[in-house]
Amino acid sequence: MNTSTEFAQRLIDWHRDHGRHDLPWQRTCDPYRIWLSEIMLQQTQVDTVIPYYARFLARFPDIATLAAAPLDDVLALWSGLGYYARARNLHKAAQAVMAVHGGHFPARAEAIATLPGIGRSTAAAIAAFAFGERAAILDGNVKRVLCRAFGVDGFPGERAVEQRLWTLAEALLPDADVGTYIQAQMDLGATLCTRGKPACERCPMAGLCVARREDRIAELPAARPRKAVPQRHVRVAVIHADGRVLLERRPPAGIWGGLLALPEIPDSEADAGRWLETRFGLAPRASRALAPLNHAFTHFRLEITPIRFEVSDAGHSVVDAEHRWLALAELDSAGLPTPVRRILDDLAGQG
DNA sequence: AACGCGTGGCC
DNA sequence: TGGCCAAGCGT
Repeated sequence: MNTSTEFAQRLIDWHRDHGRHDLPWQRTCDPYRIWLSEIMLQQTQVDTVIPYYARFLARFPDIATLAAAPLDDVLALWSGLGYYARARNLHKAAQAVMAVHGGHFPARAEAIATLPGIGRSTAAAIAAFAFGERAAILDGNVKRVLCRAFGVDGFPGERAVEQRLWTLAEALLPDADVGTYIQAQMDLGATLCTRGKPACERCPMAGLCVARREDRIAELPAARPRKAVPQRHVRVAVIHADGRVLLERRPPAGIWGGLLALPEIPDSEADAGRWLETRFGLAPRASRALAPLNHAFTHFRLEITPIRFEVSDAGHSVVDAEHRWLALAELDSAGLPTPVRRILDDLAGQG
């Protein structure tokens, strides 16, 4: 038995007794349910996804329902999950499945990967789980397992390293039971071969693991080279009238793309009250700065200073597709970025 | 080909 | 606390 055959067989044997078999997106061959889980799980941990997954499926039980829904409804159910381009692409892809594929999810990985938001690894996972295709995946779990088991140096996000890992992943693919095999890879990475304190004593790969043999478990996979994260500041307007707050749609690209959020007050505007008057034609009865809050993104840090304005005549001005007066009572159903939700939750709590 | 894109959990 | 990362993709 050669190394690659043994690698796959050990993994599959281990998975039978020690893998995860009861996650909400398992025990189904419905490509829609598998697809949705794969998208939600991108860069996101299982425990975080589970409640979002249940709510999303309850509202959008199939592709046709999702495709027919307004994007705002989709974003509302994604609110808090982050990486909102995933939700926009999911919606767009559902419409493509209806329009281009007659409502049938494509079966081949190559065709699946043409849908927006689905790359090579996600397409392979869907094809393997839903249709039994023999296709390799390369997610964070698999990268970590392969880097350690085969002693692959270098940051896996780097082009050359990733290419090498793809070649390795393809070569290791068994002839049968591919769905079980790729689930086993992810389970091993998620439960034993974790980033910190991996449970090597229980690992079925310990005997052939290069990192273990060479005592380099802590060094592999190589960490991302980090730059200093910039600190940014922004003032946002909390324009309040009759229990409603004025929200503005974010541009489609960039942070929180397409979501409703509090209007930003440009740095160039020294006088926030004057800005409100010229921008929206609203004259505040009162205004005051609220407590600033800090929000940490992966790539920058943001200090948000909310300025609260009290105005009247909420229903008579600033009504277009890019703006909406949101009742504080319906916060739960709106697609808002997390910090905006926090600010408005506080406001609603105080009355 | 490196970078932008969210959020919550962990230590 | 702050730094790091988690079932990646699009550009």
